[in-house]
Order: sequence, then structure tokens, then C-alpha cells
Amino acid sequence: MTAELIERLSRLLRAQSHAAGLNPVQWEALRYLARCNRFSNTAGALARYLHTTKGTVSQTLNALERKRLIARKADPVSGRIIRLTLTRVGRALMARDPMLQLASAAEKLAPAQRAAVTDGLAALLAYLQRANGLRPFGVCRTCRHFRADASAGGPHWCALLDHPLNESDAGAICVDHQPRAA
Amino acid sequence: MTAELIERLSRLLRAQSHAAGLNPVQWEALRYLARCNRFSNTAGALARYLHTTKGTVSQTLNALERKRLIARKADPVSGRIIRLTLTRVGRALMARDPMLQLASAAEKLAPAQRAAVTDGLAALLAYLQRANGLRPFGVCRTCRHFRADASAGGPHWCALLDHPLNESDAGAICVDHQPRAA
DNA sequence: TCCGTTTGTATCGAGTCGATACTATCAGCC
DNA sequence: GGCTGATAGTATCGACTCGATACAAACGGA
Repeated sequence: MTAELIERLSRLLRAQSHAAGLNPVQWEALRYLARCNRFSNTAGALARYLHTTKGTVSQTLNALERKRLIARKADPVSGRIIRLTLTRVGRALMARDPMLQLASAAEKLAPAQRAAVTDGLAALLAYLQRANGLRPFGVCRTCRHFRADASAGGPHWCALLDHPLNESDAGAICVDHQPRAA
Repeated sequence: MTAELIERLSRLLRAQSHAAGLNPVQWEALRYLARCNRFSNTAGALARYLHTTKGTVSQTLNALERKRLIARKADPVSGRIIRLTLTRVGRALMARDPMLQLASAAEKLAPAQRAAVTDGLAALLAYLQRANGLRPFGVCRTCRHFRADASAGGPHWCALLDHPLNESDAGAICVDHQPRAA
């Protein structure tokens, strides 16, 4: 029953995600690039996030680039990394994200019910990720390597990359995220 | 947050649904045909179920027919209706449905939590269906036109089609389903 | 009988998707 | 310095999705 509801909801969301000339995957890619941190805006990271291959992602990026919604820029340091950024148009388009309808619907639930749904879905997701050996992406602030209020360089610190983090970084999605509890 | 979890879960499920040489939509179609009643096994009903067009569904059915998983049979009564049935192979394949993994994961949740998740998701789905003017498919037994324990013809009765229903019908998905409460 | 509706299909163009193959860059190591 | 292997990204192929459009056939009511 629970599985069927998730299936129905997915299908409905997917049908709604043919808006503004984009298709569902293109919206997902755009959403990711709008929410990921500056260490995770690459084709490889996006491929892992979407549970697909680099080849497939490369084509989706071609489509988004043709539509002038994203830009590819070579990394100044590493010669084989290509950084992805939203263009001004791409950023503006996020206001029309079909997923916003679901988000606003979820806010109409009673707080207790919403919390229960969130907890249950998080448990399901964690279970499936573990069962399939997948790395669970997450927000920087909740990561094992996150150090709040570092003294040097910035307000926070990433112990994995040895790099300062600002407030905006702390709330963004990171490829290298690892949940705090083992 | 809730919306993001649903998005993550959808994506994961979708990635898992490239199994046994089928793609996600083909699995959805197969699932529908395995679960719908004998008044709803048509291309048009499937199109409405999947929130897509008849043209798209027709192609998916072509693919499934090529793979010998479904069969198209002309309706004996109406000359323009084509009934869809699973072949023996198609039915056997349902045992490998990738969605079963989610179903079994859901069963591992504590009963109270599972009930809360189910209720919350049902509310979300109902809200979105209403907001987008979509007809909510459902199981025969829960329909406004369902009459339990009819005296004539069969154990139950459909007041819309004026037709007897057996136990198997009562548990199947129907295109003409209408929720009991107005 | 005519006309509008319903059921299903064919075709087109853009794009997804996995698989495979490829290039370029980097990092460690001798 | 040079080798080797891992990593980041792209190109191409074939099967397929998907909406849009157009179409044929069957039905059904006026």
C-alpha cells in the first residue's frame, strides 16, 4: 500500500514535470545544480546523485546548455574538472519548478503528520540506499566532516577537504557527504 | 524536506526499475495490467492511469507486445475496444518487479509509523489530484458504485455498469472508480 | 443518415538511458 | 623523467519515452 502510494505520487509528479520546455530529468539536474555546493557542481557528482551514468548526464547537460540554462566552465586548478553553473535564466526558471507544488502541498499537512511522513520516508530511503550500496547525498551541515565555528578562514570548516566553509556552503548538497552517525 | 525525500525516493526507484530488459514505464504498465479489473484493461485507461497520452501508451504497448509480455485481443462486443492481457511470461515476470523491494522495505517500518506515512502520502496524493483536476483511480471495493453482497448474479454488484462482480473484481483497480465520500 | 465523440494507432522530433568506446588529465611510483 | 592506472568528461549507438499532431474506425444520439 505504501509502495503503491509512492508509485502513484512519483508518476503524478513526473507528469507534472513537463513544464517550461523541460523534461523531468532536466528539472532534477537544474534543482541539483541550484542546491549543491561549489565542490559538487560537476557532471560526475550529478550522475551519482541521479543514480545514472556519466554518459547520460553529459547528454542532459548538452540539452540544458543548448537551452542556455547552464554553463560549463573549466576549473582554474584542475584541468579535467568542468564546473557547472546555472545561468541567470536558469536561476530564474527555478521559480517555476513543478516540484514547488508538492512542497506547498506538504506544508498543508498537520505538523505532526508531516514529521511522521518525513521520518518514515527518510527511513525508507536510508534502508534502500544501504541495501543497494549507494552513498547517501546530504547537506553539508549534517556531515561527519563538518566543523562548526572554525577559528581560521571562515565561519565553518570541512575536515575532509581542509577547506573553509561559509554559511551558504553549510546548507548545500555535497557529494562527499557522510552521515554523522556510523 | 518532505518533497525532497519523495524526489530522492522516486529517483532511486526509477534507477532500480531498469531490470529484466524492461524500463520504468514498461514495469508500470505491466503492474497496472496485472492489477486492473476486466473493465479497465485498455490502452485508454492505462493512459489515464499513467497521466500520459494514448499515443505514448500505444508505443509502450508495442514494446511490451514485441517482448511477448502482453497480448492485444479485440473485444467480443465492442468493435473499437482492444483488451490487454498479460501473457504467461508477463505474469511470471511480476515476481521480479523491482517495486517489490520498496514494498518489503515498507513492511519493515513499525506499524504505527507505516500507517502515518500511508495516511500522509494519501493526503498528499488526494490533494495533488484534486488540484490538477485528475480522477483518482482506486480499488473497486472502495468505490461509490460498489454494492456488497448483491442478491443476483454474483457476490457483489457494480451500480455504474449494472454488472455482477466477483471477489477478484472487488480487489482490482478500476478506471471508473469514484471515492465513496463526496 | 449524419455528425460528433470515443478508441486506438502512426509518425515526427527532442530527449532519456545504458553500454561501449574514447580522450585528456592527473597522481603515485619507480 | 617516464610508466601506469585511476579519474573526469565526451561521443556514438540502439531502444525507447514522450507530447503533438494527424488519422482511421467504430459507435451513438439526434
